[in-house]
Amino acid sequence: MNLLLVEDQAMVRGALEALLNLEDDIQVVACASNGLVAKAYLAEHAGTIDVIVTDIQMPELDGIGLCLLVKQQYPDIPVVMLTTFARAGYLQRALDAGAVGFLLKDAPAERLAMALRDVAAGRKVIDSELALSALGSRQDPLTDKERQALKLAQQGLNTAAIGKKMCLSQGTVRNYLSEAISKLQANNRIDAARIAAEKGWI
Amino acid sequence: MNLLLVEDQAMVRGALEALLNLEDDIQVVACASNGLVAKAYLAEHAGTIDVIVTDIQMPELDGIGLCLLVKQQYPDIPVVMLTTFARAGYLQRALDAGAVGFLLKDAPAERLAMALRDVAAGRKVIDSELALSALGSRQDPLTDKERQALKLAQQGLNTAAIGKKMCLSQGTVRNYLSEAISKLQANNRIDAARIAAEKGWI
DNA sequence: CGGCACTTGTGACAAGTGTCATATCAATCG
DNA sequence: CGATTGATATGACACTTGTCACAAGTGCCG
Repeated sequence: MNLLLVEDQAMVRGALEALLNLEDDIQVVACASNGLVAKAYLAEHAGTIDVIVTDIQMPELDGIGLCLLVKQQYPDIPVVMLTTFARAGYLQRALDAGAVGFLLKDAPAERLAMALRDVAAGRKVIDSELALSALGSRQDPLTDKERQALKLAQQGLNTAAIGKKMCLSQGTVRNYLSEAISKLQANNRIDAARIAAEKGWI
Repeated sequence: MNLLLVEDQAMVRGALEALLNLEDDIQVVACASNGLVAKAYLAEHAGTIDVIVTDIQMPELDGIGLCLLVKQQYPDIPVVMLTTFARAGYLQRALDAGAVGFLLKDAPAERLAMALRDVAAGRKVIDSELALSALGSRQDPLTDKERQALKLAQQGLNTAAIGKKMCLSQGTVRNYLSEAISKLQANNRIDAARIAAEKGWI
């Protein structure tokens, strides 16, 4: 089984490579530090790759974006997501993007090789801990505008600055944030942003 | 060289173990998922450990706390910090705690083994990228109260709630936050909390 | 002792925020 | 066509936050 490993932290990338290469039936044939690098590699060598293992949070092009791209251009290559954070929103978006595997870095190292074998055999692999928590928590109730406004508020921008960035009036921004605060049952915009981030919604 | 590896994410822990065990002169003799587990192991087998490699952010007892404890109880065992985030405050605190090595997970995997050999030989190893950024950025200008108030503000608590938690009047809390905002040249409490977090100050 | 720094608190004011009712406009649907 | 819907905007109001000046209390140093 020939792998493309995509992970932005060099040390973790190298360590995972060493771990996976210990398995007789698994070979890491290429590594990439983000989605764009992976994309460039695939453009040349897509035929040599059986499975892609990718982190979600990465600079340039993240794991979700890479997955969408792979599904579109190389629909036969399965993508396994590997992430630090057990956020229901991530799982949702990864599955929507066509990922067939979803593992937490909290899971035991052995599970990664097992998951890859399952995926290569055509099965889907979802981290059970996360699947349970995803079932238990509600879906993302936010609209795109609300999400974007929250994200900017989280960075410390005030209503005026958010309005400028989003090409909206201050009043409209306040309406969006007020909606988001109420939907998330938060006390204020900071609280709302924190809650949304925790769920993986922003 | 016998290592104790402390890292909370199981998959990363397993992968680092595999990576390090590939080196002829390095042997991971024990792993721990947080500082408390490491402490318990050391209580039994401290004599068998030459170097400790530990993550900084961990539940229960973090890398800084573990380092302080090791320096106190087993002053001859060197501690190497390994962290995801290039924050000057972390480096500062790690060095204050007596760490003799400080590496980023962003660094190439080979550097870890090299660093361990340097440390075993009595040298200190500081990630150069981080050392530069630490020199470039100012020290933490916040008082304890300001730090604590910022941390609570970051969680979405309002002035009244922060006051309750800290046993202070609302006015005093506002004074602290106002001071912090001005010291960090932020626009508001959210911005200030974000800046402080980025530097590793809260 | 007097002076000094530090912590905590108050009051006042301006600016920003949260909520709500409502208006406008374009797009959509029956 | 009229009705409905969604996105955007406005204005009003109460509340929260940011800033500042200042005061009272504590502990410390010379």
